[in-house]
Amino acid sequence: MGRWEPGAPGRLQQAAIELFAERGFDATTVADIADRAGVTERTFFRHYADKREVLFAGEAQLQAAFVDAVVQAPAHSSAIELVSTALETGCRALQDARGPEFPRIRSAIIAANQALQERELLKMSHLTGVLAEAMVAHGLGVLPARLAAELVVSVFITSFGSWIEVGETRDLVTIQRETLEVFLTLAR
Amino acid sequence: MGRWEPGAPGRLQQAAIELFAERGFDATTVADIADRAGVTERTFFRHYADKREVLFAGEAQLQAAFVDAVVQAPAHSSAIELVSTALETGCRALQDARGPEFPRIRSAIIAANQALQERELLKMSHLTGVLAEAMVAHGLGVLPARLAAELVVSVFITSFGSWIEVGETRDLVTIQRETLEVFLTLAR
DNA sequence: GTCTATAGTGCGATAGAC
DNA sequence: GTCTATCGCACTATAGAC
Repeated sequence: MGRWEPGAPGRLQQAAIELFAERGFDATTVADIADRAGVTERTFFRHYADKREVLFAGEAQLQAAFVDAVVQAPAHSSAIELVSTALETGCRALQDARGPEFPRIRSAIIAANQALQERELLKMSHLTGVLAEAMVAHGLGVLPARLAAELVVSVFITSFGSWIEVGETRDLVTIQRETLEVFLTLAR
Repeated sequence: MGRWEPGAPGRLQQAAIELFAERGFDATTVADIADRAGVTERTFFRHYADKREVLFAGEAQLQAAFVDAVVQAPAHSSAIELVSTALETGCRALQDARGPEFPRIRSAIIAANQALQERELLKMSHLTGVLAEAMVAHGLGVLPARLAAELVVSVFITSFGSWIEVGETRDLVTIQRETLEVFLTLAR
């Protein structure tokens, strides 16, 4: 056995979520998180670029699910087909990773803090960017690709919001399908 | 004459933009800005909640233009009509306030810094929220209102991006119309 | 692993306008 | 007297530099 327990990133994440939920993001210092995880403050910043980032560690996989769906879509898919397949695949990845309970807790933490909302929006903006790139690579023009990517993210955010509402029982994929349907009806 | 010159907020804004453009956001301290404006650091924070906020002081009026367009739209307007009128009015307000040159400089500052992008995204997210509220008040259902508001902001962001590109000569309202048209074509 | 710059907050004092 | 804008100082935590 080494000098330190393995799995520092995971322990830091766990400790951070607990503390943020207990006392809120601002009332939790990085030192608090590091203490509970049994490491030093310096170690926290080695794994996470800043205090907020610890809540967004899983984002990369989710983004990959959205983007891969576009990359692997049949050639000559229409913009709407790309939008639909990206949403299906991304939403399925999210709901399969864990049920709606963890996202609910995490979202409550984020909703209570402006700095965390800002970081979340940046992640969504980044997702929009890479989706647009993938759609361009798939043959769409720059402008249609950008707008299709915006649509994916808009429908995803809206569907996610419905999914974690108290009393909601439908799964995310179902909600997403209905939301996209409402949108397309609207646009006619 | 008083102990101090009036107009501290305006001087702080001017100083901040100059310094951010000269040396970048991170390389500029609040003390630098305050010095150039002839006040103390503490005064900066009385007018702007944080260092980033000084770049977003004019946002409220722009948001008001978007929202007022929805509020004052004819009764029984369709969702798409609300989207269209909000975009027209908001984009006109922005291009009439000043030409594309000031937004170009400001956008370059923001594009160079992640923290500033996050703040900008938060402002857009807030705009989405108030637009959705206004659309609900105008008779749309909660879900269609949310999606229509997302559409307004998506088209606005995309159009704005085209507007400030080098070599672009069309005005923002024209670009916005064409962008919305492309989007609606896409959605069919 | 230690050191430091800087963002941002809290509070009391001050000076003018009304 | 009240109200408002400023200064000045002490303080904490983040985040980056060394």
